[in-house]
Amino acid sequence: MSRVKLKDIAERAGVSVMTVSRVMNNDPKVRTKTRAKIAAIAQELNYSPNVAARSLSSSKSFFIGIVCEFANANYVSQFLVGALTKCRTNGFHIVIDETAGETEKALSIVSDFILITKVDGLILLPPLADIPEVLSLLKESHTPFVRIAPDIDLSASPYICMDDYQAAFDITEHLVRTGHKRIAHIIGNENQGVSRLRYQGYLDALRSHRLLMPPEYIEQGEFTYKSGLVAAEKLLSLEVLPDAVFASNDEMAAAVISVALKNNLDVPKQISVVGFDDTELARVVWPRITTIQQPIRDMAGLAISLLTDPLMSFQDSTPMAKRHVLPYQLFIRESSKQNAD
Amino acid sequence: MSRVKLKDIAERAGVSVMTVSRVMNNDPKVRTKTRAKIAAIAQELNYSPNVAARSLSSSKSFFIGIVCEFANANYVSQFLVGALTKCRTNGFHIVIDETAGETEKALSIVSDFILITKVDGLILLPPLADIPEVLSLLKESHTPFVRIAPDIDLSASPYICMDDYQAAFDITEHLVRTGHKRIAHIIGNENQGVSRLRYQGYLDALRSHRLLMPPEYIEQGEFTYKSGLVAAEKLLSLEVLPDAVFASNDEMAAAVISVALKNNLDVPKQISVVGFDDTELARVVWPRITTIQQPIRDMAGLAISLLTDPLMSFQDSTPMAKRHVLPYQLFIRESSKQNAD
DNA sequence: CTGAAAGCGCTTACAG
DNA sequence: CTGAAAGCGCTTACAG
Repeated sequence: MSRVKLKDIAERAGVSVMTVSRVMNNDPKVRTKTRAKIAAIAQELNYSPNVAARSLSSSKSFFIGIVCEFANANYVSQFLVGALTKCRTNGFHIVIDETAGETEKALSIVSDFILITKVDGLILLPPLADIPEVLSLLKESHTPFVRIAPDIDLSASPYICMDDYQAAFDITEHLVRTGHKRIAHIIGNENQGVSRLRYQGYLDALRSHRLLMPPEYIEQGEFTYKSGLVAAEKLLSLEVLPDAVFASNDEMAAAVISVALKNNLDVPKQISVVGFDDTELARVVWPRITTIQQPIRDMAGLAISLLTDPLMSFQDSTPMAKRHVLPYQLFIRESSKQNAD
Repeated sequence: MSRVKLKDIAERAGVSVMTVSRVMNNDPKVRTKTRAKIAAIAQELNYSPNVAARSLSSSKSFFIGIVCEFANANYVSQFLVGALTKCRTNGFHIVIDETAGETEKALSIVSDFILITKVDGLILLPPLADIPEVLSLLKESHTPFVRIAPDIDLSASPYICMDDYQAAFDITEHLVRTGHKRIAHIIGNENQGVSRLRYQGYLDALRSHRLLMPPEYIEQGEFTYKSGLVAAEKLLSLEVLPDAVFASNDEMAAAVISVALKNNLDVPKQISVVGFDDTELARVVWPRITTIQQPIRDMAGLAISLLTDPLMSFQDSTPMAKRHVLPYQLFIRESSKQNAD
């Protein structure tokens, strides 16, 4: 019982191998009826192309490049797992490279990917999804690419994101429903769109419950543990302490917990702390952090599909199909009160 | 300027493509002189095989499987990056799967890798490097595999590790040299070999400086943040406080820092805290943690080489060549005093 | 819109 | 120890 190949489908359909190949590659020059018949047989036989053969004859690389800021960041490692899982079924390789904090390196990495490694597609992870020069280069070279959670020039490429606004709304509402009255917020990095969206979700959730917080309950952070410490020190030395803090990511939430402990506050009895992202940190610290799980692995799988699945037909994606919003999940853990009391 | 292929080398050497192929695949049935000549030309021309062609004709998979406990663990993500980087130059794919904490799943994952995915080689990450059933299965099926930091049956396969004993010795000695007199230790998970080695390194470093710690300065942990909290609570409520704590990993060190802060102790002025591993956590918390960097990326690169590089000749590795010890690095950061005072 | 031919770069299996 | 032939499963380029 050897693997199904083009020839098998061709014989079944009574056409040439060439015609089957055209269907598999979405070549428009096939009669609709023929196409449908072949597609059906391919599906029935559970055909998947032999990548080695395809690569050998087409001189396509079957590489997908992933460009990130730090390859060992938690976000990235989860993304990688999702991408690898998906690639396992479609035969593509992942090539990864990182700017290691030097944003200006992004341009050279991307051009290297295009010229030397000759990737068939590229994925830009935040914050590298928002570098105009990189976007220009990719457009000029006609390299298919997908961005994750981009903030600028949304029509430049297909992109995948989650509804940060609604998630922030939900987690804030969860705090309200569990009896919190004084909910502070630490905003994320100023120049990232998600920070704005999460802040807005927080504000709107409060408003919809007719709650108004004093301005000193809002602190500006930078998505780092350290910035979380600074913000938490301010929030926890206010005259009227908040009874909950919603930090815009888990790192800052972890920092809030550590300052609360230092100030002899019981988490969550005296103060609840919630984060965002569900990174490893959220499960590693104690108490474990109530947070929003981003669908990172699914985002990765979809990104790979968009770039590699011929049925997704990257080329003629209409503006409508460019935006892909994936569902998130609220994870309730020990860092927040479970019931109103 | 197209890529060098077997034919080019064959013409240069005045032999057939077949003979060159044999040399590239380490087939012993080639005259030594011919072999040397061909190898030299291949090197000069910077030949690297076309994986697609090779895979197509040989029906080898060119997949390397990595089995880990949690694919998104920091250790694993760093390992992945190293493995991917290496694979980029040799054309292998990485297939990853995780037991997600169910150790008994390891056996089915490994057999799936062997039977269905048909990997050409396998890498076992700790703690999965020490499951006797898995080792038996791999030996029976003659699947080449490499283990990372194994603890049992060291002759079963080539393995890669670092000198945990010496690293623990060094970081303890660093604490002594920077003026610490009362150095506590939190031991790692009881059933992992590295915990023993690190503990022993700590003890011997103290002894070599003629220091003796009271028994209550030694706590048993489990490599988790939570176990670090428990241990730290005990250590920091002793009558005579330690002036330094060496935790057997970064997670527990982070926990010590947080308890110290809670107890209004200044880190590092009143108490220094050092960890082990240099995971992301060590750089994310504040103060950042002085720790030992494991050469994880290099371990990954070497593991891939051992499995894929024909020159490494996996098959006839002598017992001597089975053990590969890679160098580590001591990273001094803000969680420990820099000078004796 | 469809097909016959040639070839991608390697390896397997067979001769010698 | 070495080589000539055939083929892996697909695609490119050319015909019709």
